[in-house]
Amino acid sequence: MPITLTPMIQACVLHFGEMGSRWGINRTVGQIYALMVLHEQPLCADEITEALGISRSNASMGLKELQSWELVRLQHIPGDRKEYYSAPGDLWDIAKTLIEQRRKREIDPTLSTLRDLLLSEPATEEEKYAQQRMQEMHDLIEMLTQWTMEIQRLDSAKLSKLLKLGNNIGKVLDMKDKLFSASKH
Amino acid sequence: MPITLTPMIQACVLHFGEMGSRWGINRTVGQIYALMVLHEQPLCADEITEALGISRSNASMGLKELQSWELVRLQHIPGDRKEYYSAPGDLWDIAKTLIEQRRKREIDPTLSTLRDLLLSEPATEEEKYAQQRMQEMHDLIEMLTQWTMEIQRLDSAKLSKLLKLGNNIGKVLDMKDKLFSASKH
DNA sequence: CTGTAATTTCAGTAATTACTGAAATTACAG
DNA sequence: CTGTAATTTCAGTAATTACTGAAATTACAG
Repeated sequence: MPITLTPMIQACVLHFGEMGSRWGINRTVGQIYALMVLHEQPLCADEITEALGISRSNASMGLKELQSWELVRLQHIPGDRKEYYSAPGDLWDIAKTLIEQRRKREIDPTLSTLRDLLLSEPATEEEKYAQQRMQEMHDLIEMLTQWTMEIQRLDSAKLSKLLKLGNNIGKVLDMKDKLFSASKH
Repeated sequence: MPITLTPMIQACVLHFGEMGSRWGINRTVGQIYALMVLHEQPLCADEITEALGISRSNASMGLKELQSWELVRLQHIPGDRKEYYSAPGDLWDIAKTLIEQRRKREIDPTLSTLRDLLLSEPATEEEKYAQQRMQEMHDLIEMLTQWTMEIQRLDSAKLSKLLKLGNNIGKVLDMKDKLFSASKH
């Protein structure tokens, strides 16, 4: 039974395809993943091929890519030799994986490059200035990274509490500020 | 006087070029911006052309792109008809602009697409499930967006306080949790 | 207003990335 | 172990994106 792509689902799949191509991910991979997230049952390569109108080999490559991002779960159905893939049921898990993988691929190499460059002695005034800015970049990126890592530690339940809290994070930070300086004295 | 590209600065410029191409931004634009951030004085198109070994027209296009991201400041030097560009002196300003622009280009269209799709009535069980997931996506993305918007409101000074606070954000959130539930009763 | 330096546009081309179909490999039912 | 279904690899090609150089436009000093 071929999977149905209703106009609504198709629109969503196409949108994430477009968006995917604005990120590092290509259109097809974006489409495959959207399809998978929106579909309750695991999908096999042939179903994807058919639903998206792409070649079998392209589907295979897309699935490999998604595996390298650790965004899909591979599973087998007894009596069927096909491989079935599904996205995690918890969207927050997906988001956490995305954040982590992007950090590994984009942030970590940058931090390590910056650290390396900061080790060399500046020869000129120009280099001195450049190194200052590299130091600032490094510190800022590292701080933001720490921040997201903290947030990633939260589980779905805690997260939805914060969701309900809404946009009062500013107040919370202010509160913390007072508390923190108070506890210091 | 042609601007000097020492090995250290060059290495950094090339690195951000590579990284840029993993994001939506292309290599040249990444290189131009790295060069600009590391350089204290404003740069004109010819200096960029020479320093990066690219064509004059490519430099022009790159600068246009950076202007559309609102990442550069255009200024004129009296008695010189060239246009000079510089990056903001405060890195946090740069980061905030990047975050905001990416939100506009990547997040906002997705949220609005999801909202549209959530308006239609699900015809089948399949669509019902798909819509549930779209709703989850929408809520999660919106929450994370709110969060970053709050953080963006902080100025450099407050930010560096948090930087010193280090990786204790988890504790702060716990603290908030207690306080918040306490103030409710 | 004029002349020219600076910038931008754009058609053509280079470089890169995505995709296909055929062939090779893998892996499982029997 | 065998046969075959499923998957992957990969060379060739299509599609996209980046870049250049020439021509057009802009904008300013005088």
